[in-house]
Amino acid sequence: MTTNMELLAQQILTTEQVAEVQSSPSDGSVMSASPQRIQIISTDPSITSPQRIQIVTEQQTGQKIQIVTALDSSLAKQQFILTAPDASGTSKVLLASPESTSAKQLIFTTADSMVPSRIQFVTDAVSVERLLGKGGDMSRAQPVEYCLVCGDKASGRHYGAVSCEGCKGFFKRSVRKSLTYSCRSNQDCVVNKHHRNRCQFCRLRKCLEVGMKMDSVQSERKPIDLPREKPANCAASTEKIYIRKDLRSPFIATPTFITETEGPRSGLSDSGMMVNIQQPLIQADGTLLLATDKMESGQGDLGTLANVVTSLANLNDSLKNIDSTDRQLEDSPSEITRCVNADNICAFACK
DNA sequence: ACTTGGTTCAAAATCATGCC
DNA sequence: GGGCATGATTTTGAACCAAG
Repeated sequence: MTTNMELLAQQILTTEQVAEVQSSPSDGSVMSASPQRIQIISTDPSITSPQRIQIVTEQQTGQKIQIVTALDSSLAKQQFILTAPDASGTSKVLLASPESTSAKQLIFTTADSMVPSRIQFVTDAVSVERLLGKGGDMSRAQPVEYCLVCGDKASGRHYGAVSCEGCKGFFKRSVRKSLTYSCRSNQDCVVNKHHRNRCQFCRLRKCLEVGMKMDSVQSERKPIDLPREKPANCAASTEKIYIRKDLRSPFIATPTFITETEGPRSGLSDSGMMVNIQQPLIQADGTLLLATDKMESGQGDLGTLANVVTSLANLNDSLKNIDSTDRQLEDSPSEITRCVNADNICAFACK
């Protein structure tokens, strides 16, 4: 095992990029077309050549996450500086191996944060059982599914994607009411359990990215069993539902109901300023990567993988943006744990 | 029995208004 | 105009129901 490193953490922001993981080089390295890279440089001046931590996926199943480190086990603790390519967002990453366990720990801190967050990579079945709070053998452990949108505990598959009750209800309301959202940031907001309500635009976009289908949302049921007029903004069986983006107002996406024969009913429809973002159209800047119909059931795990890896990559920014309330939340014993492969267990526990 | 649609409603969050 | 309190409105999500 060599001592030293270049740690490349790459944000996988879209399912399109996840698909590229499967076609990555044979060594399993994650190489997306337009990666956002975070480089970790050792603060130890004696370390000159870079070490490497790679996040790779199993080529055949796409379900294994392998963390390849090149750490010198003789060192009790190593510290690295996590920065973006422009040297912004400096944070610290401590790599530690607790004596009492075989688990490896990565402790993330920011310069202005006194409260470190921790990601624990568990490599043995006993630790996984402890984290999962379950006794007995692993074969009896029930797989726990997590919302592909926010990572909260899922209640099942809703509208085509594994999701929690919150995202299920949010997606339903958004479609039912044809709600229009805007993003106050750059349409790249973190969507997780704690931040999912901060940006409805990005949450809805994530819902679509992970495969939620708008046409799976049925019309509102009538309270009594009598025929009633079809609501103007409800999707009938013969209609298709599109989200349209107003390019004049780039932070607004408008779900629009369109019949086979008529044009969109949106007031913006005649302006020629909108782009159908449900079609497999990808903007050059990558901000409109929505392909709801391309998500099949087999890609669900990849979506989860994207969620996990994105969360890892976004952690740096998240830590910077955490306010005092959030820090309390992050400090709570919440955890995100997922067994991705029975033979190659990699569980994440964030607290 | 299970899955995945639906609805309901209390709680939380946000917005609007008025007052100092 | 700024800060604060209060009430109104909207949104959220857990719980539960229903159809297949």
